Amino acid sequence: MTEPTGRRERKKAQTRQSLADAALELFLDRGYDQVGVKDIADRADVSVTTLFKHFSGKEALVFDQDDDLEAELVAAVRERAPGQSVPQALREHILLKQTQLAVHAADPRFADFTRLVQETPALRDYAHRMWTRHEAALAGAIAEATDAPEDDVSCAALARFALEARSLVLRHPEPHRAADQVFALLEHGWAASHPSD
Amino acid sequence: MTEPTGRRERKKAQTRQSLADAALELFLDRGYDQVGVKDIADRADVSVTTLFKHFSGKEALVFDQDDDLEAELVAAVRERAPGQSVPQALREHILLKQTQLAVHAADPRFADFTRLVQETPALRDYAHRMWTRHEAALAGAIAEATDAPEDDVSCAALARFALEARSLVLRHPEPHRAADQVFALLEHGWAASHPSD
DNA sequence: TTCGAAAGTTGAGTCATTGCACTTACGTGG
DNA sequence: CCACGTAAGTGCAATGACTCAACTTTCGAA
Repeated sequence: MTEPTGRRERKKAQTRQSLADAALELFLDRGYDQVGVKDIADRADVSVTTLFKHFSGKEALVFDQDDDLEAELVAAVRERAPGQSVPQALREHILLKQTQLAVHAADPRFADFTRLVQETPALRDYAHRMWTRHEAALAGAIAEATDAPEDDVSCAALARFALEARSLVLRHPEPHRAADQVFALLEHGWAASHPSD
Repeated sequence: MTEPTGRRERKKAQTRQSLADAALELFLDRGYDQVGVKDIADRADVSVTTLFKHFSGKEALVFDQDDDLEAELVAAVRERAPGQSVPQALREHILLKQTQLAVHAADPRFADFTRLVQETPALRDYAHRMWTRHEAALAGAIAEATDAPEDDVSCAALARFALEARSLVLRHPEPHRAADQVFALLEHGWAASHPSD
């Protein structure tokens, strides 16, 4: 009664996938702005209306539904190794995600996809929004982990900064080294007021 | 041959001002999304095309041209009081700007305007983009002020975080106190690797 | 005074996105 | 196994932001 796919849901998923594939294909080929949603719908052989039933907008066509992203972020803080500081846990989690994505890089398309996103303002902004939308949840997790009040400003700041760190690190030629530096800043700043967390 | 206003430039400025006034008026009255650019153009008695000759988009209608914002930011770092750290200088500069804006608050409309911006996603995002666009320049200034390489990651991080701090601080009921906490984090983190800057 | 260029206009057109009134085809309860 | 509710998909029209390609008007500087 739960997942074992009915034909209906299979078709739905398939249509969705066709759209995503068509979009990526066309974007990589001609560039985001040179592709209309009509072109994408045509290539996936559905109507434009249908396209918008599956995706909330043009930008969403090339991003996965990241439903558990927030949960993982919160878990990284809550279930960090004993003795590990919150900033360190976040640094690792972000680098981990980065590496996991890098695995997908087996696909030669992935490098192109990344470049596309970075070079297209609409996509760059969208990705950034999708990522930073978890700030409140992360701030809450940090507050909880350190017995701070729910709305503590330092926690909100650490959350914001850690999330912002991602794009800072990604655009650097040596992400790992960059992450060390950026999080060192947060680490020391945080340690000054939170001795042992 | 330079500034002493010709009639031409006066008219241009006047048209621009009419548009900005009309836009603010209508936005405050009906809300951003309930106003079309046509409505604004009509009220200012110009064509829609003319509106877009003066402003790059609908959101730009309610923001000043902030050409010297970047220069002031850089100056705040470069000409900070002797012995003052970079993060401290930035904290003061941001709070100062905040206060300067508060002066304008003589106008009872200003509070409404601020609320409008914060409550309208399109405007909030636009304002944020306009503010964070100076990240590279600020990072450069910080690097210069601390004899770090032009593209040092820590400098970029401090620049990014300081700029992000603004919205963090503004949404807090006690901005001054919030700024103290947020910049304390940056201060300590920065001091750990930059002893005396 | 004349002439080029800037300010403005009109009107048509593109593009993303939404709403509405359909048809089609699953899947489930009887 | 079949009828019926409902979710998937369609076509079309509309809106709203923005652009483009001719114009016309009006300064201002040589």
